[in-house]
Amino acid sequence: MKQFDHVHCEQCQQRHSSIFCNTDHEVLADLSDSKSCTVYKKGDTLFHEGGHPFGVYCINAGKIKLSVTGEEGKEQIVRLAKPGDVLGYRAVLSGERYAASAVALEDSKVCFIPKEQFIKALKGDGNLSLETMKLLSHQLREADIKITHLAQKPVRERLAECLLFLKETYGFEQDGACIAVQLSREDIANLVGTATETAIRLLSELNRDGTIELHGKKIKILDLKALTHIANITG
Amino acid sequence: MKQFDHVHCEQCQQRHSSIFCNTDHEVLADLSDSKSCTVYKKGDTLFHEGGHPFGVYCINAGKIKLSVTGEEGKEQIVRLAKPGDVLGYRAVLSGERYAASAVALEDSKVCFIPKEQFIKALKGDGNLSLETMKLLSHQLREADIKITHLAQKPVRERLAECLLFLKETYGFEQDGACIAVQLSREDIANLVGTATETAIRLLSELNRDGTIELHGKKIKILDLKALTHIANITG
DNA sequence: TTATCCGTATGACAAAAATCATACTACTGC
DNA sequence: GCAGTAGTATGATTTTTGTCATACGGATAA
Repeated sequence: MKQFDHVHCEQCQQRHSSIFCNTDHEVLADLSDSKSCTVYKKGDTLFHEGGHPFGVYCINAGKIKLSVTGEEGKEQIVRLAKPGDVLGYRAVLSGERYAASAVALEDSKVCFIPKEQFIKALKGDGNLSLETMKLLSHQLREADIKITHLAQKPVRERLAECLLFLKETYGFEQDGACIAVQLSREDIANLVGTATETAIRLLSELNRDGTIELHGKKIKILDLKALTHIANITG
Repeated sequence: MKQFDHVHCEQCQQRHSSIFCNTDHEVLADLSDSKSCTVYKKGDTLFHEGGHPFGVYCINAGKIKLSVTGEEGKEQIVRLAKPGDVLGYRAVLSGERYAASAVALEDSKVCFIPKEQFIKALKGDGNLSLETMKLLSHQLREADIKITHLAQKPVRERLAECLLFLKETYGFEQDGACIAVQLSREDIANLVGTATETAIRLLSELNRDGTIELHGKKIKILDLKALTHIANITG
Protein backbone atom coordinates (compact mmCIF):
# COMPACT_ATOMS: atom_id res chain seq x y z
CA MET A 1 0.00 0.00 0.00
CA LYS A 2 2.40 2.68 -1.17
CA GLN A 3 1.45 6.30 -1.29
CA PHE A 4 1.73 8.07 -4.61
CA ASP A 5 2.35 11.69 -5.42
CA HIS A 6 -0.44 13.84 -4.09
CA VAL A 7 -2.75 14.78 -6.94
CA HIS A 8 -4.51 18.08 -6.46
CA CYS A 9 -8.26 17.59 -6.84
CA GLU A 10 -8.33 20.85 -8.75
CA GLN A 11 -6.03 19.39 -11.40
CA CYS A 12 -7.42 15.88 -11.37
CA GLN A 13 -8.54 14.89 -14.86
CA GLN A 14 -11.14 12.53 -13.45
CA ARG A 15 -12.87 15.23 -11.48
CA HIS A 16 -14.89 16.49 -14.43
CA SER A 17 -16.72 13.19 -14.81
CA SER A 18 -17.28 12.81 -11.08
CA ILE A 19 -19.61 14.19 -8.43
CA PHE A 20 -16.99 16.89 -7.85
CA CYS A 21 -17.46 18.35 -11.33
CA ASN A 22 -19.24 21.46 -10.04
CA THR A 23 -17.73 21.68 -6.61
CA ASP A 24 -16.66 25.03 -5.27
CA HIS A 25 -12.92 25.65 -5.59
CA GLU A 26 -12.43 26.50 -1.96
CA VAL A 27 -14.22 23.38 -0.80
CA LEU A 28 -12.18 21.38 -3.27
CA ALA A 29 -8.91 22.80 -1.96
CA ASP A 30 -9.97 21.80 1.52
CA LEU A 31 -10.71 18.24 0.40
CA SER A 32 -7.46 18.11 -1.46
CA ASP A 33 -5.50 19.07 1.65
CA SER A 34 -7.06 16.45 3.85
CA LYS A 35 -6.90 13.50 1.50
CA SER A 36 -4.27 10.81 1.11
CA CYS A 37 -3.31 9.06 -2.09
CA THR A 38 -2.64 5.33 -2.10
CA VAL A 39 -1.67 2.72 -4.66
CA TYR A 40 -3.51 -0.58 -4.34
CA LYS A 41 -2.07 -3.59 -6.09
CA LYS A 42 -4.26 -6.02 -8.01
CA GLY A 43 -6.26 -8.07 -5.52
CA ASP A 44 -5.84 -5.58 -2.65
CA THR A 45 -8.92 -4.72 -0.62
CA LEU A 46 -9.90 -1.07 -0.15
CA PHE A 47 -12.55 -1.88 2.42
CA HIS A 48 -14.50 -4.84 3.72
CA GLU A 49 -18.22 -5.52 3.77
CA GLY A 50 -19.47 -5.02 7.31
CA GLY A 51 -16.61 -2.68 8.24
CA HIS A 52 -17.10 0.79 9.68
CA PRO A 53 -16.72 3.54 7.13
CA PHE A 54 -14.03 6.13 7.83
CA GLY A 55 -14.26 8.02 4.60
CA VAL A 56 -14.78 7.89 0.88
CA TYR A 57 -12.51 6.54 -1.85
CA CYS A 58 -12.03 8.43 -5.06
CA ILE A 59 -10.55 6.44 -7.92
CA ASN A 60 -7.83 8.24 -9.82
CA ALA A 61 -6.66 5.31 -11.92
CA GLY A 62 -7.48 1.62 -12.14
CA LYS A 63 -10.48 -0.64 -11.82
CA ILE A 64 -12.30 -1.78 -8.69
CA LYS A 65 -15.00 -4.37 -8.11
CA LEU A 66 -17.62 -4.03 -5.39
CA SER A 67 -19.10 -7.24 -4.13
CA VAL A 68 -21.58 -8.47 -1.57
CA THR A 69 -21.34 -11.89 0.03
CA GLY A 70 -24.50 -13.98 -0.14
CA GLU A 71 -25.93 -16.22 2.56
CA GLU A 72 -23.98 -19.24 1.33
CA GLY A 73 -20.74 -17.29 1.07
CA LYS A 74 -20.97 -16.77 -2.66
CA GLU A 75 -19.78 -13.46 -3.99
CA GLN A 76 -22.08 -11.19 -5.98
CA ILE A 77 -20.45 -8.33 -7.85
CA VAL A 78 -22.81 -5.38 -7.55
CA ARG A 79 -20.77 -2.63 -9.16
CA LEU A 80 -17.64 -2.03 -11.19
CA ALA A 81 -15.81 1.23 -10.65
CA LYS A 82 -13.50 3.17 -12.92
CA PRO A 83 -11.48 6.39 -12.63
CA GLY A 84 -13.68 9.25 -11.47
CA ASP A 85 -15.95 6.99 -9.44
CA VAL A 86 -16.36 7.53 -5.72
CA LEU A 87 -16.78 4.55 -3.41
CA GLY A 88 -17.89 4.13 0.18
CA TYR A 89 -19.89 7.33 0.31
CA ARG A 90 -23.14 5.46 0.75
CA ALA A 91 -22.07 3.93 4.03
CA VAL A 92 -20.75 7.32 5.14
CA LEU A 93 -24.06 8.97 4.28
CA SER A 94 -26.41 6.40 5.74
CA GLY A 95 -24.27 5.86 8.81
CA GLU A 96 -24.43 2.13 8.17
CA ARG A 97 -21.49 -0.21 7.72
CA TYR A 98 -20.05 -0.96 4.32
CA ALA A 99 -22.60 -2.99 2.37
CA ALA A 100 -19.94 -4.33 0.03
CA SER A 101 -16.25 -5.07 -0.23
CA ALA A 102 -14.05 -3.19 -2.67
CA VAL A 103 -11.20 -5.07 -4.35
CA ALA A 104 -8.79 -3.77 -6.98
CA LEU A 105 -9.04 -5.60 -10.31
CA GLU A 106 -5.70 -4.14 -11.33
CA ASP A 107 -3.10 -1.83 -9.79
CA SER A 108 -5.03 1.33 -8.92
CA LYS A 109 -4.45 4.81 -7.60
CA VAL A 110 -7.05 5.85 -5.06
CA CYS A 111 -7.51 9.01 -3.00
CA PHE A 112 -9.04 8.72 0.44
CA ILE A 113 -11.12 11.54 1.92
CA PRO A 114 -11.89 11.28 5.65
CA LYS A 115 -15.56 11.07 6.54
CA GLU A 116 -15.75 14.39 8.41
CA GLN A 117 -14.19 16.25 5.51
CA PHE A 118 -16.62 14.78 3.05
CA ILE A 119 -19.64 15.59 5.19
CA LYS A 120 -18.27 19.08 5.70
CA ALA A 121 -17.90 19.50 1.95
CA LEU A 122 -21.46 18.30 1.39
CA LYS A 123 -22.77 20.82 3.89
CA GLY A 124 -20.63 23.58 2.47
CA ASP A 125 -21.51 23.07 -1.17
CA GLY A 126 -25.07 22.55 -2.37
CA ASN A 127 -23.82 21.53 -5.79
CA LEU A 128 -21.90 18.62 -4.36
CA SER A 129 -25.03 17.47 -2.54
CA LEU A 130 -27.08 17.73 -5.69
CA GLU A 131 -24.53 15.84 -7.76
CA THR A 132 -24.34 13.16 -5.10
CA MET A 133 -28.12 12.81 -5.03
CA LYS A 134 -28.15 12.69 -8.80
CA LEU A 135 -25.59 9.90 -8.81
CA LEU A 136 -27.41 7.95 -6.11
CA SER A 137 -30.68 8.29 -7.99
CA HIS A 138 -29.09 7.10 -11.18
CA GLN A 139 -27.49 4.11 -9.48
CA LEU A 140 -30.77 3.21 -7.84
CA ARG A 141 -32.47 3.21 -11.20
CA GLU A 142 -29.79 0.94 -12.58
CA ALA A 143 -30.20 -1.34 -9.58
CA ASP A 144 -33.93 -1.62 -10.25
CA ILE A 145 -33.27 -2.55 -13.84
CA LYS A 146 -30.70 -5.11 -12.76
CA ILE A 147 -33.23 -6.58 -10.33
CA THR A 148 -35.78 -6.85 -13.11
CA HIS A 149 -33.35 -8.52 -15.50
CA LEU A 150 -32.08 -10.93 -12.86
CA ALA A 151 -35.64 -11.93 -12.10
CA GLN A 152 -36.81 -12.23 -15.68
CA LYS A 153 -34.03 -12.85 -18.16
CA PRO A 154 -32.34 -16.20 -18.84
CA VAL A 155 -28.63 -16.53 -18.10
CA ARG A 156 -27.62 -16.38 -21.76
CA GLU A 157 -29.19 -12.95 -22.20
CA ARG A 158 -27.72 -11.69 -18.97
CA LEU A 159 -24.26 -12.84 -19.96
CA ALA A 160 -24.48 -11.03 -23.29
CA GLU A 161 -25.73 -7.98 -21.45
CA CYS A 162 -22.84 -8.27 -19.04
CA LEU A 163 -20.29 -8.23 -21.85
CA LEU A 164 -21.94 -5.14 -23.32
CA PHE A 165 -21.90 -3.55 -19.88
CA LEU A 166 -18.19 -4.27 -19.50
CA LYS A 167 -17.56 -2.70 -22.88
CA GLU A 168 -19.63 0.37 -21.93
CA THR A 169 -17.86 0.71 -18.60
CA TYR A 170 -14.25 0.17 -19.58
CA GLY A 171 -14.30 0.50 -23.35
CA PHE A 172 -12.08 -1.32 -25.82
CA GLU A 173 -8.33 -1.74 -25.95
CA GLN A 174 -6.28 -0.13 -28.71
CA ASP A 175 -7.43 -2.78 -31.18
CA GLY A 176 -10.99 -1.51 -30.83
CA ALA A 177 -12.42 -4.95 -30.17
CA CYS A 178 -11.04 -6.44 -26.96
CA ILE A 179 -12.88 -5.44 -23.79
CA ALA A 180 -10.45 -3.40 -21.70
CA VAL A 181 -10.77 -5.32 -18.45
CA GLN A 182 -9.57 -8.76 -17.46
CA LEU A 183 -11.90 -10.73 -15.26
CA SER A 184 -11.73 -14.35 -14.22
CA ARG A 185 -14.57 -16.59 -15.37
CA GLU A 186 -15.67 -16.70 -11.77
CA ASP A 187 -15.88 -12.90 -11.62
CA ILE A 188 -17.97 -12.90 -14.78
CA ALA A 189 -20.27 -15.51 -13.26
CA ASN A 190 -20.56 -13.49 -10.06
CA LEU A 191 -21.45 -10.44 -12.09
CA VAL A 192 -24.06 -12.26 -14.18
CA GLY A 193 -25.41 -14.14 -11.20
CA THR A 194 -24.87 -17.72 -12.28
CA ALA A 195 -22.57 -20.71 -11.68
CA THR A 196 -19.01 -20.42 -12.95
CA GLU A 197 -19.43 -23.50 -15.16
CA THR A 198 -22.52 -22.03 -16.79
CA ALA A 199 -20.69 -18.78 -17.53
CA ILE A 200 -17.76 -20.70 -19.05
CA ARG A 201 -20.08 -22.84 -21.14
CA LEU A 202 -22.01 -19.88 -22.52
CA LEU A 203 -18.82 -17.96 -23.28
CA SER A 204 -17.53 -20.99 -25.20
CA GLU A 205 -20.80 -21.09 -27.07
CA LEU A 206 -20.53 -17.42 -28.07
CA ASN A 207 -16.96 -18.14 -29.10
CA ARG A 208 -18.07 -21.05 -31.32
CA ASP A 209 -20.82 -18.87 -32.83
CA GLY A 210 -18.26 -16.30 -33.83
CA THR A 211 -19.91 -13.61 -31.70
CA ILE A 212 -16.85 -13.23 -29.51
CA GLU A 213 -13.31 -14.55 -29.48
CA LEU A 214 -11.60 -15.76 -26.33
CA HIS A 215 -7.87 -15.40 -25.70
CA GLY A 216 -7.29 -16.33 -22.10
CA LYS A 217 -8.99 -13.65 -20.09
CA LYS A 218 -9.21 -11.30 -23.04
CA ILE A 219 -12.61 -11.13 -24.68
CA LYS A 220 -12.83 -9.77 -28.20
CA ILE A 221 -16.22 -8.72 -29.47
CA LEU A 222 -16.50 -9.81 -33.10
CA ASP A 223 -20.18 -9.17 -33.71
CA LEU A 224 -21.56 -6.39 -31.56
CA LYS A 225 -24.93 -6.49 -33.31
CA ALA A 226 -25.38 -10.20 -32.65
CA LEU A 227 -24.37 -9.73 -29.04
CA THR A 228 -26.87 -6.91 -28.59
CA HIS A 229 -29.52 -9.11 -30.15
CA ILE A 230 -28.72 -11.99 -27.81
CA ALA A 231 -28.88 -9.60 -24.86
CA ASN A 232 -32.44 -8.80 -25.94
CA ILE A 233 -32.34 -5.12 -25.19
CA THR A 234 -35.16 -2.72 -25.95
CA GLY A 235 -34.19 0.86 -26.54
CA MET B 1 -59.00 11.37 -8.48
CA LYS B 2 -60.70 13.41 -5.80
CA GLN B 3 -58.87 15.93 -3.72
CA PHE B 4 -58.96 15.53 0.03
CA ASP B 5 -58.68 18.09 2.78
CA HIS B 6 -55.33 19.78 2.68
CA VAL B 7 -53.07 18.31 5.38
CA HIS B 8 -50.48 20.71 6.70
CA CYS B 9 -47.04 19.10 6.43
CA GLU B 10 -46.28 20.58 9.83
CA GLN B 11 -49.09 18.57 11.38
CA CYS B 12 -48.69 15.44 9.28
CA GLN B 13 -48.15 12.42 11.49
CA GLN B 14 -46.16 10.67 8.79
CA ARG B 15 -43.61 13.45 8.54
CA HIS B 16 -41.58 12.24 11.51
CA SER B 17 -40.74 8.98 9.81
CA SER B 18 -39.98 10.61 6.49
CA ILE B 19 -37.16 12.58 4.89
CA PHE B 20 -38.92 15.71 6.15
CA CYS B 21 -38.37 14.77 9.80
CA ASN B 22 -35.73 17.46 10.33
CA THR B 23 -36.84 19.95 7.77
CA ASP B 24 -36.86 23.62 8.63
CA HIS B 25 -40.33 24.93 9.55
CA GLU B 26 -40.28 27.74 7.08
CA VAL B 27 -39.27 25.48 4.22
CA LEU B 28 -41.96 23.06 5.33
CA ALA B 29 -44.61 25.77 5.30
CA ASP B 30 -43.57 26.65 1.78
CA LEU B 31 -43.90 23.05 0.65
CA SER B 32 -47.21 22.76 2.39
CA ASP B 33 -48.59 25.77 0.53
CA SER B 34 -47.60 24.53 -2.90
CA LYS B 35 -48.72 20.95 -2.62
CA SER B 36 -51.99 19.33 -3.59
CA CYS B 37 -53.65 16.40 -1.85
CA THR B 38 -55.26 13.65 -3.90
CA VAL B 39 -57.11 10.43 -3.17
CA TYR B 40 -56.18 7.53 -5.44
CA LYS B 41 -58.51 4.57 -5.57
CA LYS B 42 -57.21 1.01 -5.54
CA GLY B 43 -55.62 0.28 -8.90
CA ASP B 44 -55.13 3.95 -9.84
CA THR B 45 -51.78 4.94 -11.27
CA LEU B 46 -49.83 7.81 -9.68
CA PHE B 47 -47.28 7.94 -12.47
CA HIS B 48 -46.08 5.83 -15.37
CA GLU B 49 -42.68 4.34 -16.10
CA GLY B 50 -41.04 6.39 -18.83
CA GLY B 51 -43.09 9.49 -18.05
CA HIS B 52 -41.58 12.89 -17.32
CA PRO B 53 -41.44 13.72 -13.64
CA PHE B 54 -43.28 16.85 -12.54
CA GLY B 55 -42.83 16.46 -8.84
CA VAL B 56 -42.68 14.13 -5.88
CA TYR B 57 -45.45 12.14 -4.23
CA CYS B 58 -45.70 11.95 -0.49
CA ILE B 59 -47.87 9.17 0.88
CA ASN B 60 -50.17 10.24 3.68
CA ALA B 61 -52.23 7.06 3.85
CA GLY B 62 -52.46 3.82 1.89
CA LYS B 63 -50.13 1.46 0.10
CA ILE B 64 -48.43 1.82 -3.25
CA LYS B 65 -46.47 -0.58 -5.42
CA LEU B 66 -43.65 0.52 -7.67
CA SER B 67 -42.95 -1.69 -10.64
CA VAL B 68 -40.69 -1.89 -13.65
CA THR B 69 -41.71 -3.60 -16.87
CA GLY B 70 -39.23 -6.16 -18.17
CA GLU B 71 -38.19 -6.79 -21.76
CA GLU B 72 -40.97 -9.34 -22.28
CA GLY B 73 -43.60 -7.11 -20.72
CA LYS B 74 -43.56 -8.86 -17.37
CA GLU B 75 -43.93 -6.69 -14.31
CA GLN B 76 -41.30 -6.63 -11.58
CA ILE B 77 -42.26 -5.00 -8.30
CA VAL B 78 -39.19 -3.13 -7.09
CA ARG B 79 -40.56 -1.35 -4.04
CA LEU B 80 -43.58 -1.18 -1.78
CA ALA B 81 -44.42 2.16 -0.25
CA LYS B 82 -46.31 3.03 2.91
CA PRO B 83 -47.38 6.24 4.65
CA GLY B 84 -44.40 8.55 5.12
CA ASP B 85 -42.66 7.32 1.99
CA VAL B 86 -41.82 9.73 -0.80
CA LEU B 87 -42.00 8.59 -4.42
CA GLY B 88 -40.74 9.94 -7.68
CA TYR B 89 -37.97 12.02 -6.16
CA ARG B 90 -35.30 9.94 -7.83
CA ALA B 91 -36.46 10.87 -11.31
CA VAL B 92 -36.73 14.50 -10.19
CA LEU B 93 -33.19 14.44 -8.83
CA SER B 94 -31.49 12.63 -11.68
CA GLY B 95 -33.45 14.49 -14.34
CA GLU B 96 -34.33 11.16 -15.91
CA ARG B 97 -37.80 9.84 -16.61
CA TYR B 98 -39.66 7.73 -14.11
CA ALA B 99 -37.92 4.37 -13.87
CA ALA B 100 -41.02 2.70 -12.49
CA SER B 101 -44.79 2.95 -12.40
CA ALA B 102 -46.61 3.64 -9.15
CA VAL B 103 -49.99 1.98 -8.59
CA ALA B 104 -52.18 2.15 -5.50
CA LEU B 105 -52.70 -1.22 -3.81
CA GLU B 106 -55.62 0.23 -1.88
CA ASP B 107 -57.37 3.60 -1.63
CA SER B 108 -54.61 6.05 -0.73
CA LYS B 109 -54.13 9.69 0.19
CA VAL B 110 -51.15 11.23 -1.53
CA CYS B 111 -49.70 14.76 -1.47
CA PHE B 112 -48.02 16.07 -4.60
CA ILE B 113 -45.15 18.55 -4.39
CA PRO B 114 -44.15 20.23 -7.68
CA LYS B 115 -40.61 19.59 -8.84
CA GLU B 116 -39.40 23.19 -8.53
CA GLN B 117 -40.65 23.45 -4.97
CA PHE B 118 -38.92 20.26 -3.96
CA ILE B 119 -35.61 21.30 -5.51
CA LYS B 120 -35.96 24.69 -3.87
CA ALA B 121 -36.53 23.02 -0.52
CA LEU B 122 -33.47 20.83 -1.01
CA LYS B 123 -31.34 23.85 -1.76
CA GLY B 124 -32.80 25.77 1.12
CA ASP B 125 -32.38 23.10 3.75
CA GLY B 126 -29.20 21.09 4.15
CA ASN B 127 -30.95 18.71 6.51
CA LEU B 128 -33.44 17.73 3.87
CA SER B 129 -30.59 17.02 1.45
CA LEU B 130 -28.81 14.94 4.04
CA GLU B 131 -31.93 12.97 4.89
CA THR B 132 -32.60 12.41 1.21
CA MET B 133 -29.06 11.16 0.64
CA LYS B 134 -29.38 8.96 3.67
CA LEU B 135 -32.57 7.45 2.32
CA LEU B 136 -31.11 6.94 -1.14
CA SER B 137 -28.03 5.30 0.33
CA HIS B 138 -30.14 2.99 2.40
CA GLN B 139 -32.32 2.03 -0.53
CA LEU B 140 -29.27 1.36 -2.66
CA ARG B 141 -27.93 -0.95 -0.01
CA GLU B 142 -31.22 -2.81 0.05
CA ALA B 143 -31.19 -3.02 -3.73
CA ASP B 144 -27.72 -4.59 -3.65
CA ILE B 145 -28.92 -7.16 -1.15
CA LYS B 146 -31.97 -7.88 -3.27
CA ILE B 147 -29.72 -8.36 -6.31
CA THR B 148 -27.57 -10.81 -4.38
CA HIS B 149 -30.53 -12.80 -3.14
CA LEU B 150 -32.17 -12.86 -6.54
CA ALA B 151 -28.97 -14.17 -8.06
CA GLN B 152 -28.20 -16.72 -5.39
CA LYS B 153 -31.24 -17.88 -3.46
CA PRO B 154 -33.80 -20.44 -4.63
CA VAL B 155 -37.39 -19.34 -5.11
CA ARG B 156 -38.62 -20.99 -1.92
CA GLU B 157 -36.24 -18.94 0.22
CA ARG B 158 -37.06 -15.77 -1.63
CA LEU B 159 -40.77 -16.32 -1.16
CA ALA B 160 -40.37 -16.82 2.58
CA GLU B 161 -38.21 -13.71 2.68
CA CYS B 162 -40.86 -11.84 0.75
CA LEU B 163 -43.54 -12.72 3.31
CA LEU B 164 -41.27 -11.53 6.11
CA PHE B 165 -40.61 -8.37 4.17
CA LEU B 166 -44.34 -7.75 3.75
CA LYS B 167 -44.79 -8.22 7.47
CA GLU B 168 -41.91 -5.82 8.25
CA THR B 169 -43.25 -3.24 5.85
CA TYR B 170 -46.95 -3.26 6.64
CA GLY B 171 -47.14 -5.14 9.93
CA PHE B 172 -49.94 -7.35 11.11
CA GLU B 173 -53.67 -6.78 11.29
CA GLN B 174 -55.45 -6.54 14.64
CA ASP B 175 -55.24 -10.30 15.09
CA GLY B 176 -51.45 -10.02 15.23
CA ALA B 177 -50.92 -12.74 12.63
CA CYS B 178 -52.38 -11.75 9.26
CA ILE B 179 -50.10 -9.66 7.07
CA ALA B 180 -51.73 -6.24 6.69
CA VAL B 181 -51.66 -6.03 2.91
CA GLN B 182 -53.62 -7.85 0.25
CA LEU B 183 -51.73 -8.80 -2.83
CA SER B 184 -52.77 -11.04 -5.70
CA ARG B 185 -50.72 -14.17 -6.23
CA GLU B 186 -49.40 -12.53 -9.35
CA ASP B 187 -48.18 -9.51 -7.37
CA ILE B 188 -46.42 -11.81 -4.94
CA ALA B 189 -44.77 -13.62 -7.84
CA ASN B 190 -43.69 -10.32 -9.37
CA LEU B 191 -42.21 -9.30 -6.07
CA VAL B 192 -40.35 -12.57 -5.57
CA GLY B 193 -39.29 -12.75 -9.20
CA THR B 194 -40.86 -16.01 -10.25
CA ALA B 195 -43.79 -17.43 -12.23
CA THR B 196 -47.25 -16.99 -10.74
CA GLU B 197 -47.83 -20.76 -10.69
CA THR B 198 -44.60 -21.31 -8.77
CA ALA B 199 -45.58 -18.71 -6.18
CA ILE B 200 -49.02 -20.31 -5.78
CA ARG B 201 -47.50 -23.76 -5.45
CA LEU B 202 -44.99 -22.70 -2.80
CA LEU B 203 -47.62 -20.79 -0.84
CA SER B 204 -49.82 -23.90 -0.86
CA GLU B 205 -46.86 -25.88 0.37
CA LEU B 206 -46.22 -23.49 3.26
CA ASN B 207 -49.93 -23.71 4.01
CA ARG B 208 -49.81 -27.52 4.12
CA ASP B 209 -46.72 -27.38 6.35
CA GLY B 210 -48.59 -25.24 8.84
CA THR B 211 -46.12 -22.37 8.46
CA ILE B 212 -48.78 -20.04 7.11
CA GLU B 213 -52.51 -20.12 6.63
CA LEU B 214 -54.23 -18.87 3.49
CA HIS B 215 -57.68 -17.26 3.50
CA GLY B 216 -58.18 -15.87 0.05
CA LYS B 217 -55.69 -13.04 -0.26
CA LYS B 218 -55.10 -12.89 3.47
CA ILE B 219 -51.92 -14.57 4.63
CA LYS B 220 -51.64 -15.52 8.29
CA ILE B 221 -48.21 -16.30 9.65
CA LEU B 222 -48.52 -19.27 12.02
CA ASP B 223 -44.86 -20.06 12.56
CA LEU B 224 -42.62 -17.03 12.24
CA LYS B 225 -39.56 -18.97 13.34
CA ALA B 226 -40.03 -21.63 10.68
CA LEU B 227 -40.60 -18.97 8.06
CA THR B 228 -37.41 -17.17 9.05
CA HIS B 229 -35.58 -20.46 8.89
CA ILE B 230 -36.90 -21.22 5.42
CA ALA B 231 -35.90 -17.72 4.31
CA ASN B 232 -32.35 -18.63 5.35
CA ILE B 233 -31.41 -15.29 6.81
CA THR B 234 -28.11 -14.60 8.55
CA GLY B 235 -28.09 -11.82 11.05
C1' DT C 1 -80.36 -17.41 -12.18
C1' DT C 2 -77.00 -18.36 -15.26
C1' DA C 3 -73.18 -17.23 -18.23
C1' DT C 4 -68.74 -15.42 -18.22
C1' DC C 5 -64.50 -14.11 -16.56
C1' DC C 6 -60.69 -13.75 -13.61
C1' DG C 7 -57.88 -15.39 -10.03
C1' DT C 8 -56.48 -19.48 -7.89
C1' DA C 9 -55.03 -24.20 -7.82
C1' DT C 10 -52.80 -28.46 -9.37
C1' DG C 11 -50.85 -31.96 -12.48
C1' DA C 12 -47.85 -33.16 -16.34
C1' DC C 13 -44.14 -32.00 -18.87
C1' DA C 14 -40.18 -29.38 -20.79
C1' DA C 15 -36.55 -26.40 -20.30
C1' DA C 16 -33.05 -24.16 -17.88
C1' DA C 17 -29.46 -24.16 -14.91
C1' DA C 18 -26.89 -26.10 -10.97
C1' DT C 19 -24.05 -29.69 -9.40
C1' DC C 20 -20.79 -33.29 -9.70
C1' DA C 21 -17.05 -35.40 -11.99
C1' DT C 22 -13.05 -35.22 -14.56
C1' DA C 23 -9.68 -33.43 -17.59
C1' DC C 24 -6.72 -30.03 -19.35
C1' DT C 25 -3.92 -25.73 -19.18
C1' DA C 26 -1.21 -22.18 -17.46
C1' DC C 27 0.90 -20.21 -14.04
C1' DT C 28 3.57 -20.19 -9.39
C1' DG C 29 7.18 -21.35 -6.44
C1' DC C 30 10.90 -24.33 -5.62
C1' DG D 1 12.70 -28.17 -15.14
C1' DC D 2 9.17 -29.94 -12.33
C1' DA D 3 5.48 -30.23 -8.98
C1' DG D 4 1.66 -28.23 -7.33
C1' DT D 5 -2.20 -25.36 -7.64
C1' DA D 6 -5.66 -22.44 -9.43
C1' DG D 7 -8.29 -21.47 -13.23
C1' DT D 8 -10.54 -23.17 -17.36
C1' DA D 9 -13.13 -26.47 -20.04
C1' DT D 10 -16.53 -30.06 -20.98
C1' DG D 11 -19.58 -34.08 -20.19
C1' DA D 12 -23.17 -36.44 -17.43
C1' DT D 13 -26.74 -36.02 -14.30
C1' DT D 14 -30.01 -34.02 -11.15
C1' DT D 15 -32.59 -30.37 -9.48
C1' DT D 16 -35.12 -26.46 -9.97
C1' DT D 17 -38.18 -23.77 -12.21
C1' DG D 18 -41.07 -22.37 -16.01
C1' DT D 19 -44.68 -23.53 -19.28
C1' DC D 20 -48.79 -25.61 -20.81
C1' DA D 21 -53.11 -27.63 -19.85
C1' DT D 22 -56.99 -28.01 -17.20
C1' DA D 23 -60.15 -27.40 -13.53
C1' DC D 24 -62.41 -25.08 -9.76
C1' DG D 25 -64.41 -21.22 -7.02
C1' DG D 26 -66.05 -16.79 -6.51
C1' DA D 27 -67.17 -12.51 -8.34
C1' DT D 28 -69.70 -9.70 -11.68
C1' DA D 29 -73.07 -8.58 -15.25
C1' DA D 30 -76.82 -9.67 -18.32
